[in-house]
Amino acid sequence: MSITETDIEAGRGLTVRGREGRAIEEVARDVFGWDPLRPGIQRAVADVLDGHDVLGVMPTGYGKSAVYQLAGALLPGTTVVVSPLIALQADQLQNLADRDGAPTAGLVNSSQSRAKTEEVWERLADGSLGYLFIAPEQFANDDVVERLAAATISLFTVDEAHCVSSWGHDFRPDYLRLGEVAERLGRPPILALTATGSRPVREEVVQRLGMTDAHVLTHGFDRPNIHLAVRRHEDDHGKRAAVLDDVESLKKPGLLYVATRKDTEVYAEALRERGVRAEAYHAGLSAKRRREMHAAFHEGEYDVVVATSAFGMGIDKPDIRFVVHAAIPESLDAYYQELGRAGRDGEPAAAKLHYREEDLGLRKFFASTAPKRGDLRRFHAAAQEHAPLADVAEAMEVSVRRATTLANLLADAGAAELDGRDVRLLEPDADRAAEQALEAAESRRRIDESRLAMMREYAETRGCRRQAVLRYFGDESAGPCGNCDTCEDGSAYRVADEHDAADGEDVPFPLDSTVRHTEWGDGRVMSVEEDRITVFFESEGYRTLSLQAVVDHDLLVRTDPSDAAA
DNA sequence: CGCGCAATGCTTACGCATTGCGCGGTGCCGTAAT
Repeated sequence: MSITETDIEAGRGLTVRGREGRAIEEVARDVFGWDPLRPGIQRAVADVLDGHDVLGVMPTGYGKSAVYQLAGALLPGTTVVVSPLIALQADQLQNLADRDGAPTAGLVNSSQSRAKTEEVWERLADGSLGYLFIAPEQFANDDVVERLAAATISLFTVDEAHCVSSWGHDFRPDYLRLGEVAERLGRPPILALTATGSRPVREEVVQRLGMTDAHVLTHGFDRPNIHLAVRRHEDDHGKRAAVLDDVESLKKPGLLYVATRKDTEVYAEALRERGVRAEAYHAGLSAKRRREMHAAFHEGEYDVVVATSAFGMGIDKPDIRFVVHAAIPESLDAYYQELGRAGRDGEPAAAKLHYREEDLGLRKFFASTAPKRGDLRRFHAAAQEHAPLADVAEAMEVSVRRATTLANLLADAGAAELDGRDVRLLEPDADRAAEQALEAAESRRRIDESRLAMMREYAETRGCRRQAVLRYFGDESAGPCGNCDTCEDGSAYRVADEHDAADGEDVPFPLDSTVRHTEWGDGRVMSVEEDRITVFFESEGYRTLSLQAVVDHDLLVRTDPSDAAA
């Protein structure tokens, strides 16, 4: 696995010359009406046309979808687009249907009649289907994979690819199986697209999808028009009052993110009492209601949507003026994605986090889902040596989804492998297999916890918030931004001055270098400050190390492949 | 992990503290009932 990263904003190596470049521009202009294309889009299309795997990390509204749309129009056969939400699939389908001259598109999901789905399969088989939108769960059905494998699949696209990392481990385990699915479909080039992804997330996506020789095109993460602020609270009542005051006074429309469904109702009601047109949104609402709310919000009928994390994907309203959080999210990845929904029009917007230490408890609860040793043993017994996953699930009397999660864990631990929908045990001893899987789960838990710790660090930092975020996403940042609370109260500049003292000195472990820790194993340097570095370890997650301690105790060695080669 | 609620405990009135318990987020899919 090799990864080549290109910064789209730097603008080098993006123009595609010659016939291929002209062909892409022509289709973009004549079929889709895009002229010129945004930087990086043409490069990404050319790369997949040349048979490379591409991960595109570009902000929402940038036009990421253009990559698979153009590639699909230029390639023979069918472009498969894995998309997480049925609502999103419907939007994507509609986008293509609105383009005269674009290849035809279809979708396969449970919301569609069997007859309609059968018609899509026929179009796939006779080669007339340009795009197929599908959710990862569909591939659990062998029939689906076989029909696709029998057709010509020229491109395997994973949209919202960060879901691989954020949902694959427990919530939607089929996300971890996509790499294998691509293999079974004849291994066409893989195109992964997302608006967000810190370095570890990008690497995990590339690794899990089995993208070899991946070209990673990233767009800078900075959103300078969004003001960043955190307010810390001791007690819950004070926090609630402050959240309401904030939301009431901020320029509308806006989003208020809360941690529970109940709180969406509580806050929405309290806001309405203050004359704010607020509505509660969460996954417990009917699909119809959710659709209506999306439309109504888009039309400007609400001042504020009070939502759980269910609200967001597919939202591309340009004039959202604030995103307030009444509780801390699980990671800076999640937080930045949510706050990034503000100010897409480039006009000033506000992102404010109301933080209480106690709120971390709920996040820890959500994160801790270690499997039971007994379940792993029973899985081992049911799988014999080699059995279809569906049979194992039946024998264990658990859902296929649950069995898939256990299988993923055993596979991560090296105790099993998945071959299509079959599981094959590699560790013959049930106790040892369970032990290894539990260690893998424990590693997962440590990583999740470390991501929460980074979120907490953001909330508690006295340095510039934007610098903290950009460091996390691997963007180089200049000094303090001047558009966050810590810059305004001066503390960011004091912290920055302390750090400046270290400038010019040789850094023993530079940004992005790979290292090995005596205890924590392999990792990569995520950020370097004057007296400490933050490393992401493959099995531990984020760890911040004092440089002094590292030097004194010889804790780290560099393991860069470039060093070995030189 | 922390919160809210209900039941219990200590106390010596109908009041307050302690303890125990349940609950908490994201979406596919397929099948059943209307």
